[in-house]
Amino acid sequence: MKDELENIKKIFSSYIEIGEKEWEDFSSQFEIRKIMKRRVIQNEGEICKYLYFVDKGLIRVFLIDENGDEKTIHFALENTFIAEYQSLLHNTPSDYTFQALETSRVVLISFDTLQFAYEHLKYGDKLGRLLAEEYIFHYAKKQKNIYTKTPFDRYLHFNEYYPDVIKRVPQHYIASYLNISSVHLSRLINQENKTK
Amino acid sequence: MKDELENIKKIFSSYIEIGEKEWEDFSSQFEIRKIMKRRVIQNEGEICKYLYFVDKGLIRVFLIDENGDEKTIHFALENTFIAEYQSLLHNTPSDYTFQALETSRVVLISFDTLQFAYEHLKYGDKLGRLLAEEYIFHYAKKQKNIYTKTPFDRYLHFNEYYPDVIKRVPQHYIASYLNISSVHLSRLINQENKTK
DNA sequence: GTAATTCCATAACAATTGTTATCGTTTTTA
DNA sequence: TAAAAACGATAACAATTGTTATGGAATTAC
Repeated sequence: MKDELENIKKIFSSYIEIGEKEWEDFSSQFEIRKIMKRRVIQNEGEICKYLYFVDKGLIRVFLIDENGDEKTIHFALENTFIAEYQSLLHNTPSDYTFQALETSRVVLISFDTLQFAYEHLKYGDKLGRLLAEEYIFHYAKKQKNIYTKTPFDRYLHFNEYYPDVIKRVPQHYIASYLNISSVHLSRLINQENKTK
Repeated sequence: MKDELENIKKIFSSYIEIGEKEWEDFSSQFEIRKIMKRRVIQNEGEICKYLYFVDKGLIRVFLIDENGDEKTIHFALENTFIAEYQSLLHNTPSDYTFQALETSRVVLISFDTLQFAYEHLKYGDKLGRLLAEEYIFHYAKKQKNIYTKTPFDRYLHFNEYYPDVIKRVPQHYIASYLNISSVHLSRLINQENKTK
């Protein structure tokens, strides 16, 4: 097996039991791609053809708002998956753009390969279910933060849970993720420092 | 089969093939409950023990923010499911409260029954996967609206897609759902009428 | 290595949104 | 049926957040 598939195998194996032969049949269909910094691997308006696994690097997910501005909705770190489910599963144009913020290595799992897994792996559907459930947990947390926290508290929370991202990503992307302007985030951070 | 289970059977059958015997074994574990208007069926802080199917009526889902105020995050109409996945699947305290806004009939599917379905129905895991995927689609749409639309546009969108809810629910719950104050929503609606 | 670009802090001002309070109406409770 | 509570519109004011512009520092491109 390719070294580059070590991480993803580990993660899948934590979800389901997967035999060596099964893994061979499944993973031989994966594609590995290197994405240079700032490059886009999935464009808004196109159909999302893959489930992406970020093996190395950092991918930003954003969409375009009413004014044509980019809104960052997610930072995908190493060892996490990204996809636009709606687009991938229903073959409709994607709202999201995926952009590498660092030179990254990504494992691509096509729609057909996913279907193959669901149908032919012993626990394929279970894997699909667990992946989807993880996604739900993530969305639920985000939603809770948006409804219950002030922007600055969202920032503190983000800082606590993703200290890595704060270090590796320009601040205005964080502001966008928090759904506030970059000026406002700067203001909040520096006002707070003064009162200490 | 009980008449009350017609709707839920139809929905499950649209997701997966399910035999008569399977359905018997599965659905005999369901519980049907009538919830009077304003009653709570699931409380914040408690563990969410069921996947709920709203057969009739209307259930409001809300959580409590930093100031102790209720924030409505969802209105569950007839023929839809609600659950707190995190709480249900990981046996942790729920953030959400489920409250009937109208006298409702709800089908309760316990964690154990769900596990039974995953393990013993021929397409159980597929059913679980498809249910989870529907959830994801819903969250994704909501997230997109929050990031890309102004409050008033969110209101118009909500009005268009859930005209029923607007008619059946007090306005301040809608405001809360849109994540704005009730005064502000009233203002937006009536300002807009003036300029026409 | 230098020029160009990006990034962030800051300021001034504008727009949006929240808060509190009041009042008439509707709905619920007893 | 009468009293109480909930609801929505509105006003006045306060707080939050956005916008535009500027300058210096850091990063990137050539």
